[in-house]
Amino acid sequence: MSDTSTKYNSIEAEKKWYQYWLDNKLFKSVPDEREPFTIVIPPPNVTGVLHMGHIMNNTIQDILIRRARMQGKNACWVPGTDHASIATEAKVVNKLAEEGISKNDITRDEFMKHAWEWTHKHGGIILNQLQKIGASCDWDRTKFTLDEDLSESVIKVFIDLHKKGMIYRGIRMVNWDPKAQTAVSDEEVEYKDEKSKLYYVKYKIVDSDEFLTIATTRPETILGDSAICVHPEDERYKHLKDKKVIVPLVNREVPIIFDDYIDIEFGTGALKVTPAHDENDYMLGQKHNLQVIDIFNPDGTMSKEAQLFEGKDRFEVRKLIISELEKSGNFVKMEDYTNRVGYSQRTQVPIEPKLSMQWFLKMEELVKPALENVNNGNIRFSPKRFVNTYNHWLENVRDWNISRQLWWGHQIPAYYIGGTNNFVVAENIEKALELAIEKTGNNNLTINDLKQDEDVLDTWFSSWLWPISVFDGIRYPENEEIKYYYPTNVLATGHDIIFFWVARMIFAGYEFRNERPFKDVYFTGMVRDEKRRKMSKQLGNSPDPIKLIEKYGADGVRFGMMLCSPAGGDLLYNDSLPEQGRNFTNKIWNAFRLTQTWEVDENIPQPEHAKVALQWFNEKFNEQIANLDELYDNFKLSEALMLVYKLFRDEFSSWLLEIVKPDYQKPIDAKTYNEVKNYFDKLLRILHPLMPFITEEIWHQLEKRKDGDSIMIAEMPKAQSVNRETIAGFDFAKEVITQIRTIRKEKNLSYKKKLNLLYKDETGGFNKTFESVIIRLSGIDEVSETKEKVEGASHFVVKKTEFFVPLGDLIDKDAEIKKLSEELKYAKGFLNSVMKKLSNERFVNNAPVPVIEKERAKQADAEAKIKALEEQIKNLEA
RNA sequence: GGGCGAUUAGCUCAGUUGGUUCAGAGCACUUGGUUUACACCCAAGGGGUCACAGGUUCGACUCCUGUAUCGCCCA
Repeated sequence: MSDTSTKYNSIEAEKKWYQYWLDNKLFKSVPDEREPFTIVIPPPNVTGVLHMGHIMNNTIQDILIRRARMQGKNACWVPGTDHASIATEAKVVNKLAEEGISKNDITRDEFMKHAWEWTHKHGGIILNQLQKIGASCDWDRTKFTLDEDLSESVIKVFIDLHKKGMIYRGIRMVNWDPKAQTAVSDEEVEYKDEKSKLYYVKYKIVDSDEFLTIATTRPETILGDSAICVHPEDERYKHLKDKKVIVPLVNREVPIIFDDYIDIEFGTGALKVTPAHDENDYMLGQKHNLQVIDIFNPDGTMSKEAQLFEGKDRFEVRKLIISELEKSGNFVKMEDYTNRVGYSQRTQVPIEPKLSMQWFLKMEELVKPALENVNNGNIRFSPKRFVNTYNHWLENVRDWNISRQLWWGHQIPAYYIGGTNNFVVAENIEKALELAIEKTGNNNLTINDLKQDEDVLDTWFSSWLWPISVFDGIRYPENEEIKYYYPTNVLATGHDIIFFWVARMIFAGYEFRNERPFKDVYFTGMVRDEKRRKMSKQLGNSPDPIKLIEKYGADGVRFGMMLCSPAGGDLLYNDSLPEQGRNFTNKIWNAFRLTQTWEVDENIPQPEHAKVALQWFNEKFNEQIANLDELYDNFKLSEALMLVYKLFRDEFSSWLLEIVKPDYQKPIDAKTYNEVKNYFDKLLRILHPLMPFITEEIWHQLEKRKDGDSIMIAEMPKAQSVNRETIAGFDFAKEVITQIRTIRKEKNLSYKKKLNLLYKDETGGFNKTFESVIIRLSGIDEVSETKEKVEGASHFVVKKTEFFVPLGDLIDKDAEIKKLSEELKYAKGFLNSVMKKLSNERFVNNAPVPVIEKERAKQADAEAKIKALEEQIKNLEA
């Protein structure tokens, strides 16, 4: 990189240093005697690509892991991906369809071959992209949920839980995704409000001329009706006891049942009951012993059972059946209606409630330690309020449907014996045969009599083990790695997967290791666009992160994401964010360039202003380090970033460097130079977790480093005691300087015009330590004390000290009086409010002593200021 | 329908266990500036009755109650 460039070139530096880190194995972690600091990545979909949410989430993890590493901990960040069964299988099915191949025409093995090909071709792209933002993962540890070791862990867990009686198989109403043709869990259904119609249809009562009218949003399910239900107290229908009605079109006779489940107010107070296609209807069906008629095929078309419209899609039939009902005279009317429709999160098609045989995991026991240890603080959520959400879900949780009617994933290790529903659970077919023989007592059974369950396990049934399985702690619970790295320290993830993943990892942690999986959970917000919309491919409102990195640099993008990402809150993305980050990298670069241009002279003494400024900066730096530690400890990362930003930009660049920088073409003394370099180094260290690349680049230019050395493993500055008096003294000087600058601006005085400064200090409040700094930064020739008011001077007060800047003819008396009068008015108002408090007996009696003392001090300051202002105004008026 | 959370400067957000002339930060805005590190910059400024209405208190942006609007989760 060119030393003279005023612009920092991020592309070159980022490529160079990432490779350097890899070459020197700086991300690598092996267990040793140091304290471990572990993070497991929330595994992205293996065939996914990077989006803004990943950038934010992984930047956070990288910041935490880099900081821990520099604090001397053995930092280990485990990367990896999950197999995302529904999403990936859908992609493979689509690809095959394009080639004219239907999934139904090929065997499971053939399909799996295609799926693995797809995975090898598209998999892992996302991990390479993560390297572009500087992710310091231990890549040698990269895991995939379908790796052999992880798969074995999943199967082992299934078998163990089955043995414990926690896994069962049963017919249940599930959320059926007709496009993916699988059941999905309750958590994978998104409900949307939808404008639809409420249809009124009348059913003829058997042996009567009367009709009974029902209201429904789903007229197509009429074909599966097996009862009409009314409320037992409903006067309108009491006379229909023991009657039957005729289901229109199919002319089936079904009973009228009475149940107080019915809402009398809704519709007509009469409900058609379709036990096969509605959760509540199913419940009614069980209670009243009704027939179950499944009128849909798995793909959402009408089945043979429906008798009509066979093979036609459910939504098409909704329209067709209305005209049929009109023809038959059963249709009454239709009304606009808004209802909630469940959509599959994966395929975005409406969910069809469907009865089917599924595998379930009992939640009752798993929930207990998970609730307890989050509520007693063993596991800490940031922000805390997510504990409420978590509790609410766990207290109402239902058993977890863990089977999916797919091929891509872990096939359920259950083997059915001889075509019956009798099964055994085992890790392989040989073992299954032994168990089957044992179970049936039939020694003649062979492998050919066994058939493995076709279904696979929910992907979350493998990722819930992630913090354990990446260290092989399921198969080998006593291995060194799991004992060293587990429990992990922090999990950083989006709050949208608190149930899918976070809660279930906590279940797994206590179930399989009797220990929390992590100490802290940091929930990130969602990245949205400026209109508060979620970033999505469909909307095309998500920028390409890789392009952003090319444009603003990885450091700039990281900075931009962190600048405005309060935990758990939404981040409204906007290009100005990475732009600010880019600008800041440039600022750092130029501050560095400045120090490089200095010619160092060993023989000149250190000027007073440099000496005291460096003393001040030392205190300021230490003060801020303590604050920074606290912010990090509480996961206030945006604020930590802002603190470092201000410390570098305002305190270091605008104050310190401006004070110590030598006059044009003059050399700098060696002592000052070395101290500045030392602080630069320290600042780079606290910046490094946030902006890893530029800090490494400058760190290496700042000084000749040993081969393989890196700021990544340099020691993080530690908090030290702070002399607050020095800081207060400098703050005083800052205020004086600002006042003088304001005077210059008001009077249009060039910086080159030297001014004099006089002060009247009766209380000794002016700490003269930083007098030389005032002289240097405000273009003052001479500072001197005065006992009297100064004529023809601009006047201001800092604390209890009066300052005068003689301006001769430039003074506009009237303007000056006006300005001072305004200040006086404010000061009097201030004093008034203070006095009001101090004269309130109840305040003086009730308020704590320090608060009262503070008020007294305010009173004294205000009185002094008022006196000075009044005198000055009188002087001017005279 | 149930739950959670929000409402503070034009925008995005801080504001710790209530102490008040400390309502704050960043960006944006205004004015001035080729003081040779940086215009991806520097300096100096303007800007908010802290959603609304009550209450508790010597004192409320901060605690309580209610209202309105919005967001998220769950049914």
